[in-house]
Amino acid sequence: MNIGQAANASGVPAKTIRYYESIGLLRPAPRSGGGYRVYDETDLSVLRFIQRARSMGFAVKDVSNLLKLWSDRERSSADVKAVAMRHIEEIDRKMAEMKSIRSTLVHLTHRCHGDDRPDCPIIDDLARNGS
Amino acid sequence: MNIGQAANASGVPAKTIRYYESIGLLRPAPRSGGGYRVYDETDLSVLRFIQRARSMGFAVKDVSNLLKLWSDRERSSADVKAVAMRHIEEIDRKMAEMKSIRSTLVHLTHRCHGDDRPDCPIIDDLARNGS
DNA sequence: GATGGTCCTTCCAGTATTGGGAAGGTCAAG
DNA sequence: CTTGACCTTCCCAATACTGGAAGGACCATC
Repeated sequence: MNIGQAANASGVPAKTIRYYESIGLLRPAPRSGGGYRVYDETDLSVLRFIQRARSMGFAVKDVSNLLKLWSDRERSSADVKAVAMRHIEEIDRKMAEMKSIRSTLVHLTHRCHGDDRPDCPIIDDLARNGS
Repeated sequence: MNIGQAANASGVPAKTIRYYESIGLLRPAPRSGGGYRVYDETDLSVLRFIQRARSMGFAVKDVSNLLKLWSDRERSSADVKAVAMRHIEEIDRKMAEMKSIRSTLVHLTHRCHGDDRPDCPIIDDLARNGS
């Protein structure tokens, strides 16, 4: 099948498939007589794997690791779990930061009238001198 | 003062100050005889404003808006509040996504032994066929 | 005045992950 | 044979910087 069919069947856009090939996440696809990339069911499985891992927020580098772990029948489940746990920690870190920012913003917006008058605690806070 | 001092006093790296100037977030700084950028207290206030807004996760484009709103004494507090509220919504969107991803990952990692055996629900889920 | 060290300058390139679009080749149908 | 859909490569845009190279400026010291 051509790249367009592979894209439709996997949910990974054709452009992104080419990009993944260019950075070495995917092996170069074999080409047809006319130079078109040709994919089979095995490639589709890989693309779907990648699509799912990316949709879970794994970075492409992590996906690369996960693909290697997937194809390694000898690897321990602990190796895979470690990748997932690191990702969870990363998510927790980001969520904590966002939560803190969010509460600051909510506090400020609650104190801001949001009417025609110019007085605004949000701007005042951003513009404050000192700490 | 030179860019280095401005960087130290504001918390915005010198390189980033130059970058902000290059994209038009900051007005081009006047230059000394030797071609060095020269900053004063007013510039410092602006840099600190930017630093705080960025640390609250506002995109550079939003910061640009906020700077304009800051310098506009006629603007209504509603305009500022709108920027902040949109940002809160964006944070909420991202947090919801992360939360959902997180719960999937936690679920999978709990079911993964994390030992020497290769059997691993995390990989199995990524590699599943169908839905 | 020469030297050294620290600061500054510009420019280029890279990070991560695509999306958009141009210019042109391939293929299947009518 | 033509049309249209699909494919190819290549370059540029976006976000928000960060690093480094090559070279100029400035200040203190020998």
